[in-house]
Amino acid sequence: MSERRSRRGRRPGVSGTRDAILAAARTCFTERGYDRASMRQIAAFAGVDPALIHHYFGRKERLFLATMRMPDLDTALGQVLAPPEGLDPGQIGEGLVRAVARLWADPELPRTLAGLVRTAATNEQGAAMLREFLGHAVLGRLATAVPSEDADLRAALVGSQIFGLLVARVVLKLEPLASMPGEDLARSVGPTLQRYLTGDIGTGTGG
Amino acid sequence: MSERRSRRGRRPGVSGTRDAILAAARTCFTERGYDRASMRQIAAFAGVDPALIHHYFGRKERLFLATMRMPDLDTALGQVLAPPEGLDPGQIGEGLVRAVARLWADPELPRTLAGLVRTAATNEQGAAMLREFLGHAVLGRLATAVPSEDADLRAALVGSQIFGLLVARVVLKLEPLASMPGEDLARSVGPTLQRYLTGDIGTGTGG
DNA sequence: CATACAATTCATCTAACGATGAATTGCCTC
DNA sequence: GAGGCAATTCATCGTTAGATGAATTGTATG
Repeated sequence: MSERRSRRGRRPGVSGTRDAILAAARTCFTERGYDRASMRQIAAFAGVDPALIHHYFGRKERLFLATMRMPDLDTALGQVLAPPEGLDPGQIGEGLVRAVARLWADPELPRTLAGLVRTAATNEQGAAMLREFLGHAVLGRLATAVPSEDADLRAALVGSQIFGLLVARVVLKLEPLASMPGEDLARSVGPTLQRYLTGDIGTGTGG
Repeated sequence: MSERRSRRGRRPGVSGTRDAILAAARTCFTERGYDRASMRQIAAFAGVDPALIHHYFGRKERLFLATMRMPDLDTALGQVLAPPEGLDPGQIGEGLVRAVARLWADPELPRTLAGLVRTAATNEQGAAMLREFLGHAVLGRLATAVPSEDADLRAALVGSQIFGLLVARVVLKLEPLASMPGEDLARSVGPTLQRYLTGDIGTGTGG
């Protein structure tokens, strides 16, 4: 019986530790937000010593950045939002509706975004990240797709409506929104988005 | 020179401590959310010993409840939303627009609500509170004001739009929404609310 | 084989948090 | 003025967090 008292030191074979940490961190950050997700918890979730996280990523903030920089979110939203460029502006609203429906269809993305919301709500840096993310990855595409003088405002209005639905559904679980099929929801909200994009929003443009 | 080494014991005069704690707690909870607002910080803010909070309110959770039960929020929103009963349904949208404009005009209310949002995002109990608050105090009034088969859904849609704007403006500070005058915003959003309340939202009712 | 480096664990530090109980002081009533 | 209660502070407990440095073990390189 070889007593293996001290299991210290490097393990044989390849070490997927880094990726395990990233995966665990994304799960924890997503589910609990930046503050409530602890390094120790993440380490436990990854089956790893807490010190290893510092070894790989340094401070918690760096881990968070590394986690959220993972391309998944951007590419996922990129697919969902499709390439709006070159589309007939009059049909973008409908395209957005379908995009939103797809957004709700995938249970993973809303949870990830909800985690971002949780983080953004408490963490100023998280708020900055979400702001930048929405600004560039989402609203920027819309603004260029529907060029106008107040494109920024239009995109922001669209974002606020989708965002409000997201929070109401995923974070607050406010009925009847929470358990409503995505397509129905998209049908209700579609005209709103279309108007925000190409309609009269009281600024003298559009209509 | 009487050395007053020990400043222990009751202070002379009346003690506005309880109210001071409540005020400080509201500020802290509002600005930082339930988790990040610490008892010690609240006590320091109120110029008071941390143990006094426990003396008056017990656990942190009780303090939070006491803070958020303060009637300000309910009455403020009651005034803002005016009594929608007896109004011509066709004009409720406009009334809501004005209400929303007033909502943004007062800098206090959005900050309070933002605090609730911060709490609701991380704290399950906070989410429940906000859910209930929105459900009863806000959406309930709307639903009864515009009776229809899908009144709940209509009210929830209205809520999601206003809510999205609130978060975008106050929490995320997303431009150009954040620095937009309330009236302009209300003008942009008014038709959306009107349609949600009395228009065709794809459920077979309204139009 | 020796050396360097990466991976891993252990033990520990410091700071902050919520909470509690005892001690002290003022106010009010009898 | 004696008791009782409310208000206040102090000291402290137990927990948890993030962070660090040393020690140990594997892998690669010369």
